[in-house]
Amino acid sequence: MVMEERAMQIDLSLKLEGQDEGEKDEEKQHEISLDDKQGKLHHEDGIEEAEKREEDQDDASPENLLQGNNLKIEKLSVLQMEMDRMKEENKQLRKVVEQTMKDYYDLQMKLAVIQQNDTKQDPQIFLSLRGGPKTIQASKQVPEIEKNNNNQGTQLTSEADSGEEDGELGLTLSMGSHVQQRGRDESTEERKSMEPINKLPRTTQLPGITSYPPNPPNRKARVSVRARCQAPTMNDGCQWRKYGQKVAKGNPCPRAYYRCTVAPGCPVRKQVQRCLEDMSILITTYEGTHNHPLPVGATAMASTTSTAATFMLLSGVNSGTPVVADGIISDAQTPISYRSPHSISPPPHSSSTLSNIINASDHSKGIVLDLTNNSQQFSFAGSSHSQPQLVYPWMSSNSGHHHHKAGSYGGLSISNELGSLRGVDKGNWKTEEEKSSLAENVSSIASDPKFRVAVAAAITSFMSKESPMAQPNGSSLVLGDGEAAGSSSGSKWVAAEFLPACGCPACCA
DNA sequence: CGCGTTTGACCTGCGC
DNA sequence: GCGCAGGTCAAACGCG
Ligand SMILES: [Zn+2]
Repeated sequence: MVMEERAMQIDLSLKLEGQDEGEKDEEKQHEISLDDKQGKLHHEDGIEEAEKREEDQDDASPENLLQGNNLKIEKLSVLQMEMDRMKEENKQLRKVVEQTMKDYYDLQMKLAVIQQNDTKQDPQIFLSLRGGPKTIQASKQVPEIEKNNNNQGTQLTSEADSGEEDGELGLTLSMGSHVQQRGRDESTEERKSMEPINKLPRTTQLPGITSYPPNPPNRKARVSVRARCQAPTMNDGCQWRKYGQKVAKGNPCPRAYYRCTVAPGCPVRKQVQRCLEDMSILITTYEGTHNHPLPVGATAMASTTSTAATFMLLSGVNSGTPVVADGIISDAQTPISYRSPHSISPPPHSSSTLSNIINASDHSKGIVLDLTNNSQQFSFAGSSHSQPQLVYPWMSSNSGHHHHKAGSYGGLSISNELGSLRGVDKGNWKTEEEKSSLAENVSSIASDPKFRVAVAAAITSFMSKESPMAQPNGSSLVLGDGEAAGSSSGSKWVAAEFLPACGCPACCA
């Protein structure tokens, strides 16, 4: 079954990619032809006007007619040349824009890494990597940890997988290979041997991300994806191996634990659990970043999650953006909403109860990347008009015979998804004060340059990688800052919701 | 037979 | 220190 799924995934991905390329080309041609027509139209208009003027001014003497014709021809040729020139320019500009966006994205990733290193006091570890073992932290570090730390620093960039970070991450590649060379058993042995040293037992088990800095707060970026999907797991383009299952207290739905098996040493894990309130919603939480090239179909999810993580890191622990409205702080530590964001009625549990149910031990804060058009949204300035069409191939679950309907697509808008993150439904914003405070928070977030950067990156990645043809009906991007003000510890979480549809025929028929 | 899943046991962190 | 809950391991099992 799993094998089938994988085959389907790859197949689908390829198809999507192919469609994508074809689509792009078509689009370009279409645009160009449109330009042509418009240009010609304008051109002709101009000629007609000129003719009229000439007719008005000059009463048909042969000489004047000849001169007029010559003039027309000259004008025509000039205009045509200009048109051609403009076309060329247009093409070049297009290329430049594309390249710029790519570079921008890469830079953003690098920046995230840098900031991550800055905020988590990694510089000391980082220095120890190059300078030697005699830094403050180094006394407690074993080489593996340092390596892993370095690797951790590259986590977010690896999904940009351009390989251009060599300069910055000089050791990354070697570390990556080192990680990949290590087998599971070996890493397990390492883990065991390191346990007494570092009190961080999982340190070496996950070579990429689990070497935590000496300070307790582990800031592994986690990205939660919510999708309405009947299938047991979402098709995100990666290969996963289930390594555990647990029934979380309070939630009858078991939580499944998966590990990425695309590459032997890949540190990425994911947890899959049904939403408590709405069993049709699948909550997938990704942790870590792949240390290997991603399958074609997995790049969209990877870029999404990494972008979300980037924004999360960009907003940083220090920002402490006071986006938390009264009454929802208690849920701020809940990384994911296990309740349906659609339910209007108040939650059956109190916030604290819910937190306990969900993840009592997690002291995380998070930003919500909510891709749903069902939620109450606060449109990003300018985004309400243009509605980029998004598609999420990972939504096309494990069945290969999905057919995306062209239809009403959700607009790309950004909204504060605090409620979703904290288990507070939009419908719970009962008072005007709450609403206005939320609106203020949202506007403050939306005006945040970092936020815009992240959104731009997300949009870019979507627009550039996904086919507008294979479009689930209704999706939107929602970004919100779920970080609680004041707290500076714990891992960070990002949650993305893809509620409208997962694309599979089982649930999206 | 190999690979993936299942499932009970074990480990760890956290709150009291 | 103890209990609880989350997370992981690994032997057993199932399937192709
Ligand atoms: Zn991976």
